[in-house]
Amino acid sequence: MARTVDPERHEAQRLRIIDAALTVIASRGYRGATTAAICREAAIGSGTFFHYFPTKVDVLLAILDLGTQEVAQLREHVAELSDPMAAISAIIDQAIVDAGDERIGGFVQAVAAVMREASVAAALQADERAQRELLTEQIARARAAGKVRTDMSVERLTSWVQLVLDGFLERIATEPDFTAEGEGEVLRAIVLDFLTAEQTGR
Amino acid sequence: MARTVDPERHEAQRLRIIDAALTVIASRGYRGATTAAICREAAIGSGTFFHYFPTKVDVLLAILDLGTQEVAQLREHVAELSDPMAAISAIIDQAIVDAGDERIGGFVQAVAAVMREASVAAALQADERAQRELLTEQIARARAAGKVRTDMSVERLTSWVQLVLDGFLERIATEPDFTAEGEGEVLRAIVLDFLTAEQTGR
Amino acid sequence: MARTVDPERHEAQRLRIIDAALTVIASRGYRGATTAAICREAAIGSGTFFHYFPTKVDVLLAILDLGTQEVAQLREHVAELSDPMAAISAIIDQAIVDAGDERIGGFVQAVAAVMREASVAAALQADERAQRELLTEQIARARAAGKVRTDMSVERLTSWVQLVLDGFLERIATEPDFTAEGEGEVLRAIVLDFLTAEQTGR
Amino acid sequence: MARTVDPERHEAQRLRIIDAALTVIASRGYRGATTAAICREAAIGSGTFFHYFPTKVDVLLAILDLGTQEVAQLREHVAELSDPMAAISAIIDQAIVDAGDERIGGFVQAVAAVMREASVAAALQADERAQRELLTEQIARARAAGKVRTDMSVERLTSWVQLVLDGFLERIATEPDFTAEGEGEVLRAIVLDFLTAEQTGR
DNA sequence: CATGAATGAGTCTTCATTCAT
DNA sequence: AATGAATGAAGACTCATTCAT
Repeated sequence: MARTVDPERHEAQRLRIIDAALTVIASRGYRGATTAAICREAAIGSGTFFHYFPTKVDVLLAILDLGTQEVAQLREHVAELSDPMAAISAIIDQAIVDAGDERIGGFVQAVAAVMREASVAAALQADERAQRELLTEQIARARAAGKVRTDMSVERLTSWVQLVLDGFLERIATEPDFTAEGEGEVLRAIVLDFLTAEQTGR
Repeated sequence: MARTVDPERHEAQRLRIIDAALTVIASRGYRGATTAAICREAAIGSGTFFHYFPTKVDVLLAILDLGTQEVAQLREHVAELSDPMAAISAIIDQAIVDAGDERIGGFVQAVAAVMREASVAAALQADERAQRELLTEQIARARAAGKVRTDMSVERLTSWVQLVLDGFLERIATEPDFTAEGEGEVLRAIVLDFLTAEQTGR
Repeated sequence: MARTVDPERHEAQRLRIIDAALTVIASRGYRGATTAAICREAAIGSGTFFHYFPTKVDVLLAILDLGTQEVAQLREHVAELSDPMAAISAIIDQAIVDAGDERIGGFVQAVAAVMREASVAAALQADERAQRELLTEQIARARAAGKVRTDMSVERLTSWVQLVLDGFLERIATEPDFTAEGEGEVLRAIVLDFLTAEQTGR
Repeated sequence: MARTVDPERHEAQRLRIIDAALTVIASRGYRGATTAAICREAAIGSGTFFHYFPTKVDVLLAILDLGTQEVAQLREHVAELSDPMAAISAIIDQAIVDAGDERIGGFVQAVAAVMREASVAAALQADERAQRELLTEQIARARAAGKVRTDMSVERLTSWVQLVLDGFLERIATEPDFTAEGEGEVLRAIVLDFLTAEQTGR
């Protein structure tokens, strides 16, 4: 009969719903993930869902926010490494691990479809920015250490690394034979080769 | 039994609707592209739309089909080039041109959201397969000519080139400062460097 | 190049459309019989259809009118028979023949669904009235000849005969094993027994 | 995990919707009975309708099912009567009562129009079969007791009785002066006369 | 006369969201 | 807190009918 609001219980329930939403969105897309389906997956009533999230997009935002937080953690972790190339390598490792999670690929594609909603776009930009900062920081550090090419700005280098990392995630989701484990090392090689290339012709 | 029908007119109208649909889908996503919006863009009544396409997905399929056809044309064109590396370069050129069309990026993301529909998935696979064949063919030819690395199968090489090309398309759509014109040459360099790399560590 | 309107050709075309409509309506119901389906069956364009009939209901009305005319013909034919009981028997014969036509059952049911439309209701009443007059006339004649029971009014007797004839048509359409040929004689017996019954108890 | 649901309330609401649907379908036909009209009659929102019935046909099926259940009840009731002829008479009584409900006639005609839909056809057959079993059972019993003619199979006798009962229902709906109360006794007489007739000529 | 492209009002149905219990 | 019944705006699609050729 304890009427005390239990913040832990509340947070746990919130996470369960987020998890259910991630699963459903990943497998059926954002639009296909009806609130009813999410509630079924989370084994709750529809009313409960709206107790925790004022709106359907809000779960999506919560998921994205979680992602941004994870990047922030990675950033802190990586900042402690003395070798910037090792840091970059660690970032690539994380990308490989992420790509290995089946839900992530589906989720990324699903989110792309909702990008138009202002709030989602903002959250995605936050995510993107977090990623960029993580990368830019280390690439800049590596360049300062003379380990990275100088014919392109750090910004452009970052964009190209992101391009490859995102493409990797997408291809994993697209092509069954293309697996995170099998291709991870090639990914590392390409990114590092690119960053350390002597000179781009033309 | 009068022959009132003008097949040309019919085809022209069909293309106009396809074009309107491409515009709307690219900017608002597949779900956001209501048939009403497409009709408004094409300046036709809703009935007319369904006169040309039995279903909303069918326009999407028509667009994808057009894309597949274009790839087929490129394939024929490229087959005539004697230098396989020039062929690959031509394919990259086309990717850069495609990325320059503002609608394409948005469209690609929009389609991803509907991938679950069987018919769309099939059309996408057709597209993907056409792309692969185009690339595989030329990469194999280039390798036979001793111009491409031999430490990975032609299949894997193709996957990686696709990865980069797709990532390029996506990044153009994502990052305003990242333009097809400005980054096209880097794209070419990365792809060619990758294909001609001496050896991958591992 | 004869620009003379050919009334025969016109009427022939009209009848072809009516026939197609009867076929389609009988097998798919009035609502299921889209003008498009009727046009396909008649092998004409939709524009042609509306050349001959201002409205979809009008074909239905034309069909019903044809039916009413047929009843009128039967009426004339039967008026020439000297024996009223033979006349009634001839009417029953016609009912059996009608029931044998597969389209008629389906059509009758289809029409029932549209009864609410004022114009259709009117046409149906015309049909019903024609039927009634045909029957009433002969039953009255037979009663005058002392061959029919006198404990019910001619009107009521007619209603009951219609009830059985309509029920017959419907059951033929409903129950596959219940055929016009197999049950025709029972029909005749029931109707004649009913008309000639000595006395109804109560 | 609170148990907010009140199954009784749910069932009551369901029945209210069914009742509204019966009213509207009977007076406007199945097609004319738009879901909007049914909702207006039931004083509910369109969403509520689809909360209780996944599809428009499903209300129709529910109504038919209710009818089948009523027949089953009648069957049990009638099985307790020791005199088979009294049982048959009770069945006729029920037919007269049914015909007295103004909506039933309209409803029967309305349903005929949708017979093509597989699910509806199945439900109608279930209804028809229930009716037949009810009748066949009692007619067989009466014949075993030597009270019914033997020149036709029980099956055929049943078909004919159904024919007359259905025709009765239909005529009541068609002819304003032909009322269930006024003609009920004639119905009983005709059916019983038919069943007990000495011999059919043929 | 014949055609079929064009039209848009009208249907069914979905789904995020509210609210009384 | 939790529930699920109720809601209605919005969307895809159908089809009778018009009209320029």
